[in-house]
Amino acid sequence: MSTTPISRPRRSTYRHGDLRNALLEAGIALARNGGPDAVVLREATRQAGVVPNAAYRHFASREDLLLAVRAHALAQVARAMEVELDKLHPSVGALRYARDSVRAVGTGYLRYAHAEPGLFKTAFSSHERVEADPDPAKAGASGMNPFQLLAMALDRLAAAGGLPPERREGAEYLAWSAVHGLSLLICEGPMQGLPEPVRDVIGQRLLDMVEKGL
Amino acid sequence: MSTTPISRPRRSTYRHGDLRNALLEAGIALARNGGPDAVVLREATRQAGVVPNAAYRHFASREDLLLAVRAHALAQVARAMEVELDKLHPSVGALRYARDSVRAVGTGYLRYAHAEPGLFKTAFSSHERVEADPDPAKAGASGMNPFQLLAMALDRLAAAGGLPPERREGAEYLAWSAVHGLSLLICEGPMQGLPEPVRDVIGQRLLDMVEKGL
DNA sequence: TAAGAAATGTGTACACGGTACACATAAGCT
DNA sequence: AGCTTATGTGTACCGTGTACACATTTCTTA
Repeated sequence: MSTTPISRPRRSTYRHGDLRNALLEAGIALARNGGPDAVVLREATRQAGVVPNAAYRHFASREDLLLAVRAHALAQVARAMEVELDKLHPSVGALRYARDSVRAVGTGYLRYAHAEPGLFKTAFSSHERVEADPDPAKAGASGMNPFQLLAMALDRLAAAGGLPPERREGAEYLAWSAVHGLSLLICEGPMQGLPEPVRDVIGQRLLDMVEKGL
Repeated sequence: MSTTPISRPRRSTYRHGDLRNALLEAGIALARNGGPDAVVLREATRQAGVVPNAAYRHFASREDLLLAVRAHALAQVARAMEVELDKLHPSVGALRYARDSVRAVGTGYLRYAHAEPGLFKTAFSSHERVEADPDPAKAGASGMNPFQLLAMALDRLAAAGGLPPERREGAEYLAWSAVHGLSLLICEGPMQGLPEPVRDVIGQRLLDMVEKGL
């Protein structure tokens, strides 16, 4: 398959210079097309032009590299949400703005799942909890990670009277469940092949359901 | 680790007699604790007492074995739904019965995800579409697979007037998304450790949301 | 019923992946 | 200059999926 079966001396210096980063970038590229399982240590080192074991100077294990890729993916999800949130104007009124905020968070999530299915799956393939994780590597420009952005939107909704206080607790999990479930159906389930507009319609219907049912 | 490092002659006959089944059972056991990734061909053959390559007389590949395990898991999901459906009595009135049917389907799904997380993950780890799959190996006692049971419950709801006809189409995907998302949060996500009653409460709240929002 | 065909298990072998361990080389500090 | 530390290399081992040839048993069919 490869035109260069053996191509060790891809650089003159003994040191790589930026290996950790190169491995991370390679890992991200692998995850992008192929999802978490495609993140293969040896392949990342190949792309970086080093010997397999060199990776262990920067990552404790394959799992550790995957975690770094995952953090990057989570940050991108957060950024996708922020893009949608930034489209809104508070001037439409508190309640409307709050509802739109929840929708924006969901729309960003769904859009990212559709645009980057491999990275999306990687972001949520771990059992690690992101809810209260302060790691800025998993956050967007706002400093909040996807879960925190959702919580913020729901707080906004509760404050605006769009969500009775007694139903505020745990509402994250209800909204997250719905949107996450659809995202999976979209990026690896039966809704993979659907054209974008159709998916967007279903996505908005799902958000209608959440808004009405929350 | 193993007390019998090499234990080839676990039987006297050259033929195993029921190898396909033995491999399937082993695969199911592996999936039960460990999920899809734990379904390892060589381990299954070890448990069956045959040489690794013997598996290829019955399964084209590891993937093929996994598919068989998956069919079994899907059938169990269907059966879990049927258990919940069988608890209902149509005498409560058509609309109430229809609503309860949708809830029963969701409850069965959630219960199974909680009771058998490994098999649950295996059931839905494939990209294969189950919607119109007539394979009886994936169905419950009723002959319907999980998706078909959901569709039936939604039909019932629409017939009873609990779901406007214009919102019937695609409703499967909305309900499925919500329940599937929560199932994942329960069986491999942040809600793993929660005690059963708490999870049941959240599950019922989620079904409330679906019922109200559909 | 004997012989050939088909089914099923075995042995050997290879490539790929993760990773441990010892060694080499370079960079930084004293 | 010499020591320490960081980083890349070489060699090696084990586990996994799977191809290919061979052995053994069962089934078919003449």
